[in-house]
Amino acid sequence: METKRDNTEEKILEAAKNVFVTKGMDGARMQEIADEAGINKALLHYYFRSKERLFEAIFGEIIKFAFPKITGIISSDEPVTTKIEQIIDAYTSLLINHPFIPAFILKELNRDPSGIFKLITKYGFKPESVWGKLEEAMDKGEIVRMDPRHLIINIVSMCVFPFAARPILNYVIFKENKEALAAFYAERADVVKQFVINALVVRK
Amino acid sequence: METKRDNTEEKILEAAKNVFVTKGMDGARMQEIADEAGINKALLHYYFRSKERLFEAIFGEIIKFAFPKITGIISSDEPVTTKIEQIIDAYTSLLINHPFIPAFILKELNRDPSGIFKLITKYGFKPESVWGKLEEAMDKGEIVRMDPRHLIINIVSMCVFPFAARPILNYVIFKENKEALAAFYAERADVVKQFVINALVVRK
DNA sequence: GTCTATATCATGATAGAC
DNA sequence: GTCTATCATGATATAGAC
Repeated sequence: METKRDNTEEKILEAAKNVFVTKGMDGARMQEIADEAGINKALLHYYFRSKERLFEAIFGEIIKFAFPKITGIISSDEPVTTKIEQIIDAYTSLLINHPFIPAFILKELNRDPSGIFKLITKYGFKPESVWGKLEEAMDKGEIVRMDPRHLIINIVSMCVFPFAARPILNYVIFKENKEALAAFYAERADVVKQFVINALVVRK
Repeated sequence: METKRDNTEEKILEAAKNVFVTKGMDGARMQEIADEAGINKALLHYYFRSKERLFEAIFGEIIKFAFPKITGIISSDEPVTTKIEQIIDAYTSLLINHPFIPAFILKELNRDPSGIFKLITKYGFKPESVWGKLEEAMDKGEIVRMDPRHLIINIVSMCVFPFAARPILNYVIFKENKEALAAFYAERADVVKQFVINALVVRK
């Protein structure tokens, strides 16, 4: 029966995502995934031949989910400062809902960087197009002149890093006060937007 | 003989650092550490009773090395903008020389956050003192008013994240052009300083 | 498709000779 | 202190019954 099959496969993917995302490829155990899916190890290998393949299914799904967020915004016709604000909003709300993504991607990217190229080209993300748009805006005097690559890295850093470093914020700054930490993340988008716009003001 | 002992211990620590830092606690293999140190597994257990203990020795050393960098600068009597520039310089030069640190710390912090508290309190890092100094400067109108925690997070994000995300820069932006990537990192400190100072200008 | 039982292998750790 | 040989465990993966 197809519904039965799909159901189990869904449960496996869901369980695998949870385990891989918190433990990483190396730390994850097939037993734990099986337990969390309410089945046994043999079935995992029946649906996905190996741990490697199961992991790739999850990793690909997450990357597919997290990366192309920007692409749509970039290609719009809004003024550049508006686009920047939209990007910051999009990233932050994505990460508030999926705060585990940055740590997971960074961990696996540093473990085995080989798969990146395929995924990036697969989703056709062309960083060059971004540089171009930013340089136009600089030529027109809309924003201050600077290396567009540094600008993008600055923005993405401020959006993503606080989530990757969540344990540091949690323990060092917020002393495990979960509400305060959540409130901080909720403020992030507005703060970063204002900070970036301020930094980009052209002074006569 | 003591020199002999010290020599081997040094070699083990050096090898363990390399392996742990690239593979992480879960991915590292005692065999690989032994090979890289030019000895055999049994000796690892002779010097450090378990993989766990060996890891803690390395992790502690790295944290000790990376964290307190700021503390000294904070407590000086320079104007706040100068301190900010010094912090950015200190972080960036540290990370250019040890680019693996951010990914390693983030990975292990997310794997097992429990050890942080001890280390932080051990080195007496008091974030509250930082907020205070920044708020004074804001009261005096030296820099624009904003939540000091967000400000610090912004700065640290821009300093640290580009190193944690090195594979992304390397593949997506710089297409494996190592010289271009190195040049980019070399520019980082100046770019970030200018960006932050710009963002903090008080407009009448 | 799902299970139990088992093969196979890798790894951390120890025993014991030198 | 350093080695070789070995143990014990736990993990991925498969065989085969239902």
